[in-house]
Amino acid sequence: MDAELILHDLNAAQRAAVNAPLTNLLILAGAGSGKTRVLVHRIAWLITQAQVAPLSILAVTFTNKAAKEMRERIADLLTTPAHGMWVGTFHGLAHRLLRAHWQAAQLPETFQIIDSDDQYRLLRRIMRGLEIDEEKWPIKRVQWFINGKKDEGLRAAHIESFGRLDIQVMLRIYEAYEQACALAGLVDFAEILLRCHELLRDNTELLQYYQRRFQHILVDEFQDTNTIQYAWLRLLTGQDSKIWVVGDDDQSIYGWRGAKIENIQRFSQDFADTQVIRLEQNYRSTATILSAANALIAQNAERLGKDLWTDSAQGELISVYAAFNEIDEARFIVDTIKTQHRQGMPRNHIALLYRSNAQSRILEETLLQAGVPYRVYGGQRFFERAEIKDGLAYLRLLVNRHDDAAFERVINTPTRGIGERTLLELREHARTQQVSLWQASIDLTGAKQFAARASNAVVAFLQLIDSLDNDSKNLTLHQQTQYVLRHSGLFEHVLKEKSQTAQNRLENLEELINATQHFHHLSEERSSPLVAFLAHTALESGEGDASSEDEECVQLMTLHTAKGLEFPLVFICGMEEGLFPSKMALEEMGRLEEERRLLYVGMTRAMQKLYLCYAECRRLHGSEIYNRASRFIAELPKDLLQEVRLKNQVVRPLQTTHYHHRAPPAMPAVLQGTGFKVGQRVNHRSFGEGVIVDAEGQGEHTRVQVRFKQHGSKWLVLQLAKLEALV
DNA sequence: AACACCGCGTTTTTT
DNA sequence: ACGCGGTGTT
Repeated sequence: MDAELILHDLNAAQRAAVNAPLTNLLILAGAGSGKTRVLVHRIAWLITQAQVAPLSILAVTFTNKAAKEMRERIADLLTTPAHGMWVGTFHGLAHRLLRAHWQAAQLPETFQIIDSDDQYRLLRRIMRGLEIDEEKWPIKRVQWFINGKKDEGLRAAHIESFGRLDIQVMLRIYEAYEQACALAGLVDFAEILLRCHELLRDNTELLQYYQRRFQHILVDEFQDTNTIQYAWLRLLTGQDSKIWVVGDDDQSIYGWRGAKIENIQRFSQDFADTQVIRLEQNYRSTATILSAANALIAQNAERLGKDLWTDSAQGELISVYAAFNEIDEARFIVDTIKTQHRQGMPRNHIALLYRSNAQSRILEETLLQAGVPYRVYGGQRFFERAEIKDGLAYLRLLVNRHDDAAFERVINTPTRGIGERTLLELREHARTQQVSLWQASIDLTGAKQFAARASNAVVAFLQLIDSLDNDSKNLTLHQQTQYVLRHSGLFEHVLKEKSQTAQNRLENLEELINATQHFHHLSEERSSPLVAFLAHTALESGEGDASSEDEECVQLMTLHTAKGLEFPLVFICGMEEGLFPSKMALEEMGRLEEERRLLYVGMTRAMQKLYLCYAECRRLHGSEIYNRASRFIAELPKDLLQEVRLKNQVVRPLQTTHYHHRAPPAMPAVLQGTGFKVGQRVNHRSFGEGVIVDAEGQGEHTRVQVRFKQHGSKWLVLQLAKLEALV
């Protein structure tokens, strides 16, 4: 293949990234600078120009969607699929290694993956067994702790409590959880990465084999790597291997789930002779949108620094709409969409972005009323639905009887007369004897521990699973799934429910059977089709609902979900203090920059036209709150903005000062009759002098946010705070 | 074992 | 406001 074919439509920087010599490379790629394109072209260049064998290439992404897209685009470019190349997510690839080397990884051959819901239930069971107070130690927090530690590469044994009781309790649970998972042959998402890291670290020959094999490691969205992922990459990159990563520190929006932006900064030190290439030409947005985004992100400190520029036209100003409330905001957006659509803008070129999912509701209602088709991204995924997980649990028990998560799920689904008492005894026996629930059932029914009725019910369940297994052993995956589900009693169980969703659940179960028909697992993998299918359901939880995919729909999603996508017309909704930046982020120091990056991501999704909307008053969690416009609006150059009203009339050029100093929109009802108002200077007995900057709630529930000269911002209940008004 | 009621939490999401 | 999970009632 001709090199020109791979390089001809690339700019100089892109070209440099694609045909760079074989060294370690860090590509800092700004939004819309052709990041994925460069990655795909690099791989094609390696194969066709540098004569690199596909077998020695490892390409890593974060999502299955990105992996799939990459595979397809490489095949397109090469006009043939590159066999032998490993392209996948961190989890997918690590899982593959664990399956191939399950013995060395000290896992049972049929180990199963649990999702965070399974993990939660398992933790709940363990904590109850240990009699730990869930009020005091919320399961969610324990889960957060354990996953956080695993992401840092730490097992319970590695963690020092320094005599702190809270950490000691967490560690006790962590240890018990590790044991329970080992016993049941279960592996959670974080464990996949951690276990794989340990596998390679502790097996020198294996490590050397893969280090020699993967001469070229390429990583997408590098700014999102966490500690263990980074350690995994370092381990796998051998003496002679080269690592090529692409990322953008300005688009790092997953710090809250462990992503370490520092990994980009460390990269050049940790990998010798790293070349750095910046991709700064943006091909997506108008000059106006890009300048505004640049101005915004410039307010962040500690950037690696990039200056995005574009050849494209100035384009329209960014429109800012100040709505009275969220209803008005939605109406404005829907009206504008209708106008734009009438003028030829396809609906699927329009995106509505918001900070939190709760905001989608009113937008959906308004779109529905107006008869505008829309699609909401990020609902529950197919394989995470309760009835699907029930069905999968039967299959999991066939593969591994000791899978406690699956056992708990279906021991009484459908109900088969096994009561809470019986279950408690099973759990207790399992815990004290260190056996699975399945083994506990065998032990206790054999020992005649239970009343005859309970014992019979448990034995019947054991026999059901055994016979489902026996009778379906020689069937194909599809036939087997069909057989197991039909005989599990799940269909009858769902049918008995008289809810409106029952029909839907039945269809979902049918769809699960259907899914097995379309599942083809790679023949190079040694595991059975069923084991592979089960792993697939955990690792790729399903692509949302495909039904509305082909229709021309307005796209609704959170700002996080929008990363990596682009749309000609973008609305960013709910640009209010407390909402975006979110209240949570404001209360915690140092989290504002990530919020700013999130808006940067949102703004740079827009190709032609961007709207920023906010509501002066919004109904949230039942009560009305009054928010000021987001500080981020004031951070944008005012000559790039215009304030609009319905029908897109420009009301007046937008003054930045408008956001800094203006009085709140009318007098918020919440403060009426209290003698206080937003902007009021006040004195507090212990905090001293300050200014009321915000208020919410009504009557005796009225709370005000006061920015104190000495003590920072605090929310106070007005009635209790005994504030003294100052002139 | 099904149903009613209470109380809590409610930023962002992938695997 | 609203949904979910957990508990208590029939």
